Amino acid sequence: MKHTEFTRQALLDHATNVFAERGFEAGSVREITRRAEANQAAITYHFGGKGPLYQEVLKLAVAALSDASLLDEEIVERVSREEAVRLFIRQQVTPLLKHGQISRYLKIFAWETLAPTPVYREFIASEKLPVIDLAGRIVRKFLPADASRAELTVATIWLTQQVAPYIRHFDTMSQPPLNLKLDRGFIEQLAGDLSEMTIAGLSARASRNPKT
Amino acid sequence: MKHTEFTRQALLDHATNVFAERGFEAGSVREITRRAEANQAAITYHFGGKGPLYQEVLKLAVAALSDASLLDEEIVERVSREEAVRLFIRQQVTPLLKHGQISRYLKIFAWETLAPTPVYREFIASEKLPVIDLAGRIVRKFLPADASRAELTVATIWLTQQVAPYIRHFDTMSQPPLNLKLDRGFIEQLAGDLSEMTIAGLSARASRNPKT
DNA sequence: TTGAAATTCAAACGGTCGTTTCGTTCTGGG
DNA sequence: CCCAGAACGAAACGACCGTTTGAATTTCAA
Repeated sequence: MKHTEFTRQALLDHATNVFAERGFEAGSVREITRRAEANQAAITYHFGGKGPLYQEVLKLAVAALSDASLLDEEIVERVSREEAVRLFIRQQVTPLLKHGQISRYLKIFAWETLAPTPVYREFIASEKLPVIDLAGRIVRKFLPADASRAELTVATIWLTQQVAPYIRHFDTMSQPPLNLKLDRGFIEQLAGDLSEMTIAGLSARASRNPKT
Repeated sequence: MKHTEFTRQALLDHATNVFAERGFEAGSVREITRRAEANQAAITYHFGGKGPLYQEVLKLAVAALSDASLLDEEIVERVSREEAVRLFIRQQVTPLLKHGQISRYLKIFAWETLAPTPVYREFIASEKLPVIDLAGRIVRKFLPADASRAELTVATIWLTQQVAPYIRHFDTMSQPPLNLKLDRGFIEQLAGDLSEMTIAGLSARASRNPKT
């Protein structure tokens, strides 16, 4: 009962890496089992197939992101709207510090926004992602009460997508021609700059509401 | 000299669709030739292979995006910085109007930001994308003169990635549970809201520069 | 009309994919 | 110790991939 759990964990771990790097379709079972030093049939044996394995990875992903959450519905209602945005941004930026831990999950979700797999569609159909709901609550504290549903949607998507580009470009920023040092100082500055710009952007929607 | 050019164009057209929908790796030549009602060997014959075909699509992509450009280096230096942002945002939003024309190219670039293909790496190595350069120029008009390179990079990426999420989510926004009508009015509002939030965000970086 | 080049076509090749098969090895309760 | 069941491993299966082959067909100048 010991070594079997070890291989299962190794498969899950390396599957997370492979799916984050190449996506679900391009991530091959052979690559995962090779990195995990397991047999090709191991995935089918332990999980029932490539799809169920991916589903398990997604499950762990939302669980890990929920655990790392700095804010929930209650906190959002308690703190100022500016502080809510800062927490929301920081919650997504901090995974960059533990590079290779949670950022892998965010990369997987980035793949899913571009080409949702049937596994993912079925997954979000069952458990709704709390991050969308949280973003919606924060946005509502900025926009006027008579804001249309389209306005709320635009602003909510805007808030949720503030950090994602830096997740995607994180590896390329350390390479030429940028050559940035992605240390803790940079992460802190990124969180600060992003929070400032995001708060300013949302505040601009709060003050005026120009009908075009 | 007539029908051969027709098949060549059909291959290019449907290849653009397939690559936009599924990316380079997952997009298969069989799917492309099937939609173009051509033989499987047609791609190798007319373009020399899947890679060269993709390279040709990328070439047309940057050409089309450059032609649709509302601003260049000269205009950026002439108009106000706020107007520059509005033009920059509108330039990327308007492709959503011609749904299926230029937005396909933007989707292809979205794939490339997530998993750059060797073809793409080699491509941007030869011709530098003007959009990055333009964004950098605009950002510099907002940030203080002593801004660090990291600050400039963060702000530049921020500006370039304002519209992309809506390109990616464009199809899903019209479906449940959002059910938004993505007509010209929505596009106009999107451009207006985005411009307002982006200007406010960048202006916030201009006024103060809090060292963390 | 003729014939060489250009283009299309069906078929096959070698490769990788996810999965299955089945024999072997390991494990732990009786 | 024994042996049923769990776990692993090598090999193969069918499907799809991009590409190649070589013949059939079309094109078009001579």
